[in-house]
Amino acid sequence: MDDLSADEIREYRGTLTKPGKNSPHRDRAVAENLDLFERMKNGEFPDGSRVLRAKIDMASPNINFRDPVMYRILHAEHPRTGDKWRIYPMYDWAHGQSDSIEGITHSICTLEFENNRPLYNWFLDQLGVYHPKQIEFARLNLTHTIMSKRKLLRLVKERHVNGWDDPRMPTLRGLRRRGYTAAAIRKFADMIGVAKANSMVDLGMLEYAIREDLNACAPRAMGVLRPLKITIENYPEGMVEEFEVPTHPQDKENREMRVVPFSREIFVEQSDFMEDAPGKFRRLTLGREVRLLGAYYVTCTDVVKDDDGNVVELRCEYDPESRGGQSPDGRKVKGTIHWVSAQHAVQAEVRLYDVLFTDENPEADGDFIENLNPNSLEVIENAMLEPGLAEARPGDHVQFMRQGYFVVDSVDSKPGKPVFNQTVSLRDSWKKMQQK
RNA sequence: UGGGGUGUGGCCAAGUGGACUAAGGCAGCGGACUUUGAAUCCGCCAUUCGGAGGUUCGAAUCCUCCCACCCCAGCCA
Repeated sequence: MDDLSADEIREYRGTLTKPGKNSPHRDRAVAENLDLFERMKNGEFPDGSRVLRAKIDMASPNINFRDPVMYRILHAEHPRTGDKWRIYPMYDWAHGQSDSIEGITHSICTLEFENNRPLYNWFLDQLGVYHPKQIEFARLNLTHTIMSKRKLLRLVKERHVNGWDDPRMPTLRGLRRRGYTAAAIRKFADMIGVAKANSMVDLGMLEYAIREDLNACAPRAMGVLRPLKITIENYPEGMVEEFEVPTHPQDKENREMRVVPFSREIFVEQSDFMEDAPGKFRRLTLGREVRLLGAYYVTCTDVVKDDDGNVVELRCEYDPESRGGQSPDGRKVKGTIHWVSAQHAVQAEVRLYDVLFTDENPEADGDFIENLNPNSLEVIENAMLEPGLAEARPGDHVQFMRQGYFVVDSVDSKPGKPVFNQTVSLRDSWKKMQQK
């Protein structure tokens, strides 16, 4: 039993390079120790007034051996024992015993506990109980995020994110709400391995794992995130056609089809039109023919702008011969874009995500909060989706073709009114070309 | 500067004396294919294993010295 204050204990402990010195209470009689300990347990003493320490070696080069504290007084309500015990054990003292009681063979933990292993072993040896083996491995670090529970807690408490299950959080709950499947997380774990070297895994690996999994199973659909209206001037007014398109075009086994309506006015992606388009741009520009996925070839004939010069609408003409997306003359059309019939589109909220932190290593210097990416969440209120998507249920995965994988949010979706969270975008080699 | 760890390509990571002129994956770069600029496919991408010596017929693997980085001075875990 030691009556030294916390400050005194610190002083007596010495430093990394200087040995500590014995506490004046180190050689108290056993009977007195027993009595004091019992009374400490029963709550006779205030918090911090004394502690139980293991008598080991105040000069040990391993600071953990300089008479480590085993129990301290805490007048706290324990969830199981209530107020029966007013003392609580320290990690090093309790850890080995709980592992031993549970019959654990290998107690896996992170690198920072390497210094504690000798003490883990020492306590178990003194006790003479079943002795599990502690093995330390490096923790997982991912670029552009943090993994420390304490730091994650701060993100939650300071409301930088919307809770532990915020889709931007690297927590299991966050990942699941983001649309990460268990299989993808396991695949990722297999990919990165386990080792003792401190390392930082590129976020790209995680994204690869989820893309691979979702590519195989996610049904495809068309969704226009930032709509640009097109009027197909030579398409009969009031006419509606229904096209059958494959839901799993990449899957040779699964021939499932779905029906999407087509009409004179459609929405396409704003980014699929460019006024002064370079030759390599395979999408819409004045006079260039593109294929509307699964529907018709269409050529832009006119650009409508508002007073500020913003493009607000496109006029096009379609080739009736190209029904289904191919023409009898066999001419090639390089670009294929997704679309949604304006009168049939369902409006939905879509949330796009970017990395939580702009720096690869947010903890590198300064306060990691400073590195928060202000644009990690973008909410699109009025995305235009193909009508079938209205029936999507929470947890459903879908690929919005040419854009990315999305999952129906399990918290904010309402029946018939799904909210989509972006799981991960598709790879985008066009964007890469542009950046060069 | 006491003690404990780790160093293999941009990133992760096998390999612990001979089949290693170093596996695999991610990223990257070429190209093929394509009704998703996706996916798929094909090719390229460390003569060198933190550095320097040494042992050996033979070293990423053994020895010596050195260097870099991480962890430990909570009555936190």
